[in-house]
Amino acid sequence: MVREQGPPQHPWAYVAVDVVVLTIRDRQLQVMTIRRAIAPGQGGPALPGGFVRLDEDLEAAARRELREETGLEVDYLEQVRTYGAPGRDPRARTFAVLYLAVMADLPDGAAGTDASAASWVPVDELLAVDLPFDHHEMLVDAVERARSKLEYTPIAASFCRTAFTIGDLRRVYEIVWGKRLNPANFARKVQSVEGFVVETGDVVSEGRGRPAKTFTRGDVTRLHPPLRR
Amino acid sequence: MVREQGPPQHPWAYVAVDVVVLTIRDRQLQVMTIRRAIAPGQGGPALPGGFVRLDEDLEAAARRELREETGLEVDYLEQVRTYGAPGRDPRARTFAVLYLAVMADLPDGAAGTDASAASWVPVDELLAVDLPFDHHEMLVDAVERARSKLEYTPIAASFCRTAFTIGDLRRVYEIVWGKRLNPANFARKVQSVEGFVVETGDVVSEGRGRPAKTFTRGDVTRLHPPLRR
DNA sequence: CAAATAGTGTCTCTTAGACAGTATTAT
DNA sequence: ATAATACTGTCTAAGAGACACTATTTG
Repeated sequence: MVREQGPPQHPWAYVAVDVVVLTIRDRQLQVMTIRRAIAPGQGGPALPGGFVRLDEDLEAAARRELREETGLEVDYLEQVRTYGAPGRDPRARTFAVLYLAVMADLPDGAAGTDASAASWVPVDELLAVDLPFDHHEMLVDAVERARSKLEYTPIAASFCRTAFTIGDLRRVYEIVWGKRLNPANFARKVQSVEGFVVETGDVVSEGRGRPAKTFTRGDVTRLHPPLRR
Repeated sequence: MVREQGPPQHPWAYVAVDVVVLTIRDRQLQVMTIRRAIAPGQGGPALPGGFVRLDEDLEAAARRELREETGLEVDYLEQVRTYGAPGRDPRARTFAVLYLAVMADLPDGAAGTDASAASWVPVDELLAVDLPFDHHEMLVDAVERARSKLEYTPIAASFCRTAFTIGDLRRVYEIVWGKRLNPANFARKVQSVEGFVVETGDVVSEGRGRPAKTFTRGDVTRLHPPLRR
């Protein structure tokens, strides 16, 4: 019963947070990357992240690192999983708590001081590149989490700006799920889920086609019935 | 960019695993507890758990601690969430990775060497007791995870022995969800989900009533369509 | 005009759930 | 026999998805 002996004689480790920030840009699912200044993976892309401070909660650490490394303030942040394989960081015993963040496609530099080393990359492209630590697995896990959360939470609205059309929302689902959805059935479904979207009363014209009503996100945290993939 | 400076000058911490082991005993959802030998919570119940070794993966640590503290070998083990609020352990900065485990109702002492300080407690009862650290929140989170996993994974079978009846399986759902289910509709539903259960060809008579066919778990990892709560 | 997008109407097929009824056991 | 559990049959209502059609815009 190891724990009963108290901590001082126990092994200690470094604890880091890493963040997969997703958005939709140019009709693609993209992820925020930073350029690594040191080995491993020096000069290459990696997920933003860093060590948790002693006086700081995990989620606060994720937000702080994101702000420091990319200048981003995200709309949605959720813990995904913790990685702790003994050799995952060749330098020292390090655990990494992974967060998934979602944000709307804001104009570059809308926020961001240290944006020089930070850039958006399409998820498929980043998955084809060699990434340090277990960032590849993290990206796969976070994207899969996002995909399944679209089914039963209103997370899709976090990919959109404050006011959005049903078409905007549908494109989120189509791009994240990689699958075409029937516009008519999708619109009916979304509006039948109590509290998912709230009509603003405005309409917007986005290029060609009939102008669309706009909506803001409602107040539910779970969709029932869910939208099936 | 803190991470870029390398670990040595960064804050370190202790990393523990805690495990919520669930089973169904006496028609109740029960959780495995140990008796704490030291403060905080000395003499009271707590979740089994302990510090992760340097050369050990998280899941291996969870299995080892469980074996050492309770003698149990579980059927199903899944990471739930990591807790890292600064003051959560008054002794030192400690992060805890929570695991959910599920097992069948085996006879007491079927396994177990150190079973003296370990005992099953109904979940509702443990939730009403003062628990050390954030074990209360952990228990709530793990039980909620189990509840939702019943919907879309075959985890219910892990509460049953190798061979089980549809009635056994239904009682798992009823007890974990705290809700009566229609036996006829449940049986039809379960057997219509491809790969959830496989008929053995045997029948068993359990007390009164018509003997029931027995089944073993199938090979799917996700149920589609899901069983709705 | 055509093309593109938004939105409505409606039909069909599947499924969830209610519930009645039959089968087989213990007491 | 009665109670309890297993299992089957059947009806109804709701939801998913296909698809035709109307509405309103740009070029």
